[in-house]
Amino acid sequence: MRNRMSNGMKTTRNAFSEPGAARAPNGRPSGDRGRDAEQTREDILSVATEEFAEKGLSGARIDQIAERTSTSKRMIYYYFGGKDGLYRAVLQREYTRIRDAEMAIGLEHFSPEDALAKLVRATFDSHIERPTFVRLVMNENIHHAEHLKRVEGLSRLNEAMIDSLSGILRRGAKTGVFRRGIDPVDLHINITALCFYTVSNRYTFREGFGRDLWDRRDAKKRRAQVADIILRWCAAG
Amino acid sequence: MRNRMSNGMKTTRNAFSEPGAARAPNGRPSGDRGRDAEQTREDILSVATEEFAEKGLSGARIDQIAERTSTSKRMIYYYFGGKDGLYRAVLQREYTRIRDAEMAIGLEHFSPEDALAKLVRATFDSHIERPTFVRLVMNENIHHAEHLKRVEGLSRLNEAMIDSLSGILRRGAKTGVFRRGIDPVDLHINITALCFYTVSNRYTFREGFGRDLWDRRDAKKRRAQVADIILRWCAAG
Amino acid sequence: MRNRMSNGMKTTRNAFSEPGAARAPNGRPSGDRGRDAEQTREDILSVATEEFAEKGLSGARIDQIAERTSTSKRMIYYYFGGKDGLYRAVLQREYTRIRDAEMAIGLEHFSPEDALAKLVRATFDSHIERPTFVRLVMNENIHHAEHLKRVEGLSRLNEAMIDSLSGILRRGAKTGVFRRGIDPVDLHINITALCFYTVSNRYTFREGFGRDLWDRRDAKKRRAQVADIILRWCAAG
Amino acid sequence: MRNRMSNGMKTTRNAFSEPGAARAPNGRPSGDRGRDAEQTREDILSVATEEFAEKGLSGARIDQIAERTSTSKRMIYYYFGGKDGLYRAVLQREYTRIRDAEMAIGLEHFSPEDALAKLVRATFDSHIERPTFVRLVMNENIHHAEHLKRVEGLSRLNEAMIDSLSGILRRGAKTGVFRRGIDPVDLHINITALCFYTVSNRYTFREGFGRDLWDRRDAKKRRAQVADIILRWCAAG
DNA sequence: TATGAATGAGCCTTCATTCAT
DNA sequence: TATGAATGAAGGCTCATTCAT
Repeated sequence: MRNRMSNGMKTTRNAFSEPGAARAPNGRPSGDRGRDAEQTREDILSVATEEFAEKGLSGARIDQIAERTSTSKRMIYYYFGGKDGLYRAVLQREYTRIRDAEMAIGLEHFSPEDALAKLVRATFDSHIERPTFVRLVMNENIHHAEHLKRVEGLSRLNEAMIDSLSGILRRGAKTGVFRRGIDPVDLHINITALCFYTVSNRYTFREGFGRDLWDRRDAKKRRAQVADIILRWCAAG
Repeated sequence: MRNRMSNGMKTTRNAFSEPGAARAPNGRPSGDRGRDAEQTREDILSVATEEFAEKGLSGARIDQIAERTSTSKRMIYYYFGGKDGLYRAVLQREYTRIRDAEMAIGLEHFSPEDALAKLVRATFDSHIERPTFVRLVMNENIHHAEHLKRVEGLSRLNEAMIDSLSGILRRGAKTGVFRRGIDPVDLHINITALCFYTVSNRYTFREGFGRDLWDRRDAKKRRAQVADIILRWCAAG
Repeated sequence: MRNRMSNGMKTTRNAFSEPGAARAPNGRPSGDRGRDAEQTREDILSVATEEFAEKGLSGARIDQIAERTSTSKRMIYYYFGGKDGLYRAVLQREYTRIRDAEMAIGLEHFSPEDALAKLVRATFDSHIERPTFVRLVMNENIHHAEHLKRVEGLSRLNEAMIDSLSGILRRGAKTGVFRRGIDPVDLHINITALCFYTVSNRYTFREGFGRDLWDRRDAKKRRAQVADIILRWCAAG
Repeated sequence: MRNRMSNGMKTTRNAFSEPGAARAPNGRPSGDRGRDAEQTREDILSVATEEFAEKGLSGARIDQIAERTSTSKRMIYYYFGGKDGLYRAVLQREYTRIRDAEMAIGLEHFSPEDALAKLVRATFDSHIERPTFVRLVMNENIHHAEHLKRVEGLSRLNEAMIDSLSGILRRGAKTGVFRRGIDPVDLHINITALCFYTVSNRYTFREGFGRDLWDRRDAKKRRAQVADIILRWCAAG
C-alpha cells in the first residue's frame, strides 16, 4: 500500500484513456508482457468490482476475489497494494464509466424539454443498468466517502454533468418553457435521487411493499414517471 | 448465530412487550432483576444501533459494542443470540420508531395540499433527524434485505403510511387540486427517494460537489424544494 | 495491541510484586481461574523470552512461540496484544530479574575493595548465567531501544545500582584505597562492558580466535581478570 | 539461498580480486561491462550494509535494499545468490575494512606505553566511527556467528592484531613498564570489550541512564578512560 | 444473571524467490 | 546482463463465539 501504489496508480491512469485504444500501455513493441499485465489488472478489477459491490468493503474477502481471478492473491498486492487500494481502483473505474455513459449523448440538438427528458432517462438507465455502481456508492457513503477522497478526477466528471444541465436550463428559460431560478446542482440532486433510490433501495422496498421496482414493466413506468416529475418541476407557469 | 438463535429470538420479542410491564423475563417470583434486564437490553441495543449504523453489519465489532456497553460481551449472546440476532433487534426497533414518528401527525384536519406538504416535510425531517435509520436501511440493502425479512410487523407499518397517502390523494382528487390516477405507493416512493437520498448520499455528494446537503440552511431550502416537487407533480392541470 | 493492552498491562504489574506473595491477583477467594491465568501468562512469557533471545524480535515467530506453549496463539494476543507487546513484557521481566540478582548482596559489611570485587563478580556471574538477558539487550540496541522506552521502572532499577557503587567509591576514597574523582556511572559502564562483552560476543570471538570465553575454566579466569582490571583502575597511588 | 548459492559464492569472491584489474567477470573479450558490474556490486553492497546493520539480518528486506539501489532486485540474486549470500558478502567486506583501519598505524617506533595507548585509542576510534560494523557483529552474535563461519580470511586478520599486541607487551615487559604474564588475547578482549560496548549499547544505556555515550565530549573522555584502564592494568608494580 | 478466560477459523499482508523475455 | 511479472508459503493478527465458574 506504500511503494507499490505508485506502480498501481501508474497503470490505473489508463482507465481514463479511450477504451478502444488502450494498446501497449508503455510503448513497448507489441505482443509482449505488457498486454498480460494489463489483462491481469483488468481481471482482478472486474472480479473485485463485483465482490465489493455485493458484500461491501468490509464484507468482501481478498481470498475470495483472488479465487475467482485467473491469478493469485499475491498479485492483488502487487498491483493494488492491498484491499483498500484495490477498492479505490474499483471506485475510480466505476465512477469514470458511469459518467461517460451519462454524457455520451448529444443533447444540444434537442429542444430543452426533450433534452432534459432524454438526460433524465439516460441517467435512469445508467443507474438501472449499473446496480454495481450504485451499491459501491452506497458503501462509500457508509464509509463517509473516505476512499472517494483519494480518487482523482472526480470533480471534473461532475462539472461536465452540471454544465450540461446548466445549458439545458438556460435554453429552456430563454424559450420560456422552464422556470427561471432553478439551480442546476439542485436539479442534478433531484434527478439522481429519484434514479438512485430506485436501485439502491430495491430490497428493503420489496420487503416492505411486496413490489419489485426492477420488474421490467415497473422500471419502464418508473422511468417515465421520474422524467415527468422533473419536467413538471422545471416547467414554467 | 446458529444454535443460540432460539434463545435470542425468544428474548428479542421482549422488545415489543409493554415497557411498563417489566415482567421478570423468566418467571422468577421476586420483582427485582426484570427492570435491570430491560435496561441491559436497551443499553446494548442503543450502543449496537450506533455501531451498526456507523460501520455496517460486517464492519461493526461485537467486542467494541460490548466495550461501550455497561455490561459484558457475554450478555449480548445471552440476550440476542449473536451478532445477527442483535442486528435484527436493532433493525426492528429502528423501523418501529421511525414509522411512529412519521404517523404521529393528524393530517385529516388539513386541506389535501397542506396535508401532503406537511407529510412530506415530516418525512424529510424524520430522515434528517435519523441518519442512523437511513444508514441501517442502506446497509440492509447491501445485504439484500435478508435480515429485514425476519423483522416482524413491517408491512403493517407501511400499510398505515400508504393508507394515509391514499386518503390525501383521494380528498385532493375530489376537490380537484390533485390529478387523478396517482398511485399512492408511487407517491410514497418519490417522497422517500428525495428525502432518503439527501441523507444517504451526503458524503459522496459532498466529495463530488463540495456542497453539504446537511448544512442547516441547505437542509431547510431542500425540504421546501422536495415539498414543491411533490406538490407540482400531484397538482391538477 | 490497543484495548487489550490495558488488560495485559494490568496483570503485568504483578511481575513487580513480591514473587513469593503473588497470590490471587484480584482478591478472588482462591483455587479458581485467576491462578490459571497467571500461569498462562507466565508460560507464554518464559517461552517467548527464549525465542526472542534466540532469534531476535524480527526473527522470532509468534506461531512457534505459541506452539511451544501449553495454550494457543490466540492467548498471546489476549494477554499481550501482539508481538511487540509480548516482547515488551519479556523485556520488563528480564530487566527486573537481573537487577534483583545483582543487588541481592549485602555489600555494606565488607571492606570497599572486597565489596567492589564482590559486586564485579556478581555482575559477571549474573551476565554469564543470563545470556538470555544479554541477547535481549543486544537485540534492543539493534532496535535503538525503542521498546525499552516503554518499559516502566527502568531508571529506578539503575539508580539503585549507581547508589551502591557510589557508596563503595566513597568509602574507599575515605580510607584511601580508592582514587578520588571516579564517576560511579563510569565505573558501572566499565564493569558492565567487560562482563557484557564476554557473553554478547561469544560467537564471533570463538570464530575469530578459536577460544570459547565460556569454557568453565576460561570464565573463571576471566571473572577474576575483570575484577582485577576494575580494582587496579580504582586503586589509589 | 539454496541452489543459487554456488553462483552467489563464485561471484562473491570477486569482491576480493584487485579492484584495479576490473576483469570482465565471465571472460568476455571486450573490456566493457566489467567496470559497470563491479560498480553494481559495490552499489548493492553498500546499500545492503546499511540495511543489515540497521535492521539486522531478519529485519532487513530485500525489496527495500533493491529499491535503494540503482539496479533491480534480480541483480541481488544474480550477484549474491540470495539474502544470506548478500549478508555474507557484507560481513566479509566490513571485517576486512575495520581490521585494515586498526592496523594502519606503525607502532614499532613508539615506547610500549605510547604504542599501547595509541592502539587502544585507534581501536576506540575505529569502533566509534564504524557503528555499522559493530551492529553487524552484534547481529552475527545473535545468529551464533553462523554466517561468519563462511567468511574467509578472518583468523588471518586477527592474528595480525594479536601479533601486534604481543610485540608491545613483550617490549613493555622487557623495559619493565608492563607486568609479565599478560595474555595478548586477553588484552585484546579487554580493549575491545570497552570499546565495543561503548558503541553497541549506546541505546539501552541512554534509556537507562539518560546519558549518551556518543556525545562528542563524552566520547573523548571515554576514550582516554579506556586507555587509562588498560594501561593501569598492564602497568608493572 | 453475569464474567474473565479461552478458542478455531479465517483474514489481510509480506517475504524471499523465480520465471519469461 | 537486466527487467517486470508472478508466486507459494508463511506471518501477524482479528473475529464471532463458547466454556467454566
